[in-house]
Amino acid sequence: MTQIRLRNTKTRKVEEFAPIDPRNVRMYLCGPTVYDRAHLGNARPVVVFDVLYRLLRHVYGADHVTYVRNFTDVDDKINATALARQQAGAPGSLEELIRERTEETIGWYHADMDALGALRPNFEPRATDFIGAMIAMIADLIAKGHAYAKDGHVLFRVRSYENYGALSGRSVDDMIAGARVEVAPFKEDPMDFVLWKPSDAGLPGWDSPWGRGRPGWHIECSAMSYELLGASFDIHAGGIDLQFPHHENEIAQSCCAHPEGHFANYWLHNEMLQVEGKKMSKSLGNFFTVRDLLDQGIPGEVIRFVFLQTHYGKPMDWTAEKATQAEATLRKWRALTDGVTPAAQPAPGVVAALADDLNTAGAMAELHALSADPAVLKASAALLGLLEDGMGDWAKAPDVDLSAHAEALSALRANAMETKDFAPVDALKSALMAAGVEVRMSKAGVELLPGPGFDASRLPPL
RNA sequence: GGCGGGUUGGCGGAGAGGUUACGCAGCGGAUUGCAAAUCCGUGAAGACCGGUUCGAUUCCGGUACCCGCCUCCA
Repeated sequence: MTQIRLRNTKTRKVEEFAPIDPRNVRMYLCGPTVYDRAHLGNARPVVVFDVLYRLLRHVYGADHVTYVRNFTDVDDKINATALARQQAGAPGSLEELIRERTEETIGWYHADMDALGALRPNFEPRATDFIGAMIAMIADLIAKGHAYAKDGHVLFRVRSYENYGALSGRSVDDMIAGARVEVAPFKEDPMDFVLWKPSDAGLPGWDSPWGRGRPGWHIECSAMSYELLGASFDIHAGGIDLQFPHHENEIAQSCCAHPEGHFANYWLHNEMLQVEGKKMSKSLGNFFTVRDLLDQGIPGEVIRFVFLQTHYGKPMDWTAEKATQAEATLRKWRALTDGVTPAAQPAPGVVAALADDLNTAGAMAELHALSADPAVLKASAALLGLLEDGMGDWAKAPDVDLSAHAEALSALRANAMETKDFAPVDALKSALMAAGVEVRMSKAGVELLPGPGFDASRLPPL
């Protein structure tokens, strides 16, 4: 069996992956807060850990991996959108408008991630479906002395968990010295974070022992991972920006609530995405969503290819140049593997590269060496979610009949061979190329193929 | 201020303490009426300064620069 090795943020070392139960390898990825379209950065962990999911399925069997990715549908930005719609005259209660908004956003998310070739996880729990589990966990934390209620809030007592800061390499005292923590009158300690907060009439809320309110940010992942994967599971993944405080807080909550377990054994974090060398931000004007790129005609498979060219642990720079190159390579591979039945097994070199801490860039280099064997190329690319049937329509040549043009060109060329005047041939060739037609002339004859920029309306008249 | 990541040839981007990464672009050749496509070949690197070593781009230390997190943004 292939030995997978993964860099574990918890130990900062590359470790051999040993699942708790090889018949049920369990992985949790922090999913989106569904307040709007997913931006390009949101897509990176989805694609990266989709490759991990595919690798785990390959090694342990497709039925022996459980992949959970949550939807956080409790959020003040969602509330704000719902409120704005209500004030603009939209019918329905605030709760209904919130549900409407999150349904809409989840639909977009699915469509966009599907376009990137990401497999759907086995479970996609919504926070609002697990409020009861969160309340139970919070009550348990209070009972065990790790949390306290004050003024309608419930806070986690950070000082009660001695390992707090271990994942991110910080000490509580250092963080206080940083003085960026929110000080509030209901906190025992400035580091304590909110498990539950009160909701007024204009906000969604659920009844709880501490009054009507809503959960804080971190508790939903702890509650849902416990419900679906148990007190101990294998892999917990997400963007590096979540390492602190989100994942640190998840660990504190989960380990204090379930001291019998050890939460996630392996923590994987992907580095951030940049755009043309700079952080993607609205103020720099380089902020865009996955849908923006798809609408510009950049295929999801091309986006995926660009992502996987960079190792997940390094910052990944999105550039238009990379997209262009990726598209050219994919076109070449698509042409090579079109209609080919994939081999039964992927190339060992590709599996080995992926098993080495998801070295997707190395795996792609291996793919380049497989152009002589399209069946193996296709089977190997599938581990990366590339060259799969159903995702390649963008690369298919338009179905047009250029035979009349080909005959015309062929006749002109035959004539030119006699007269040695090639000007008419070149004129027609230029016109065809201007319409996006690829012109191939050999001694065997003339071949016309619609190229990437093919435009039938610009074809020269016969 | 605290914590973390990075710096490889024109561009992108890996592995390995000593032997060609790979892709794109470039250059040379085959092929072509000329091209395109394809095939063959080829030059080019390891931020800077020290250390360890027979030998370092690869290990260790330092410097510079870049980036991220510490603000419910993956």
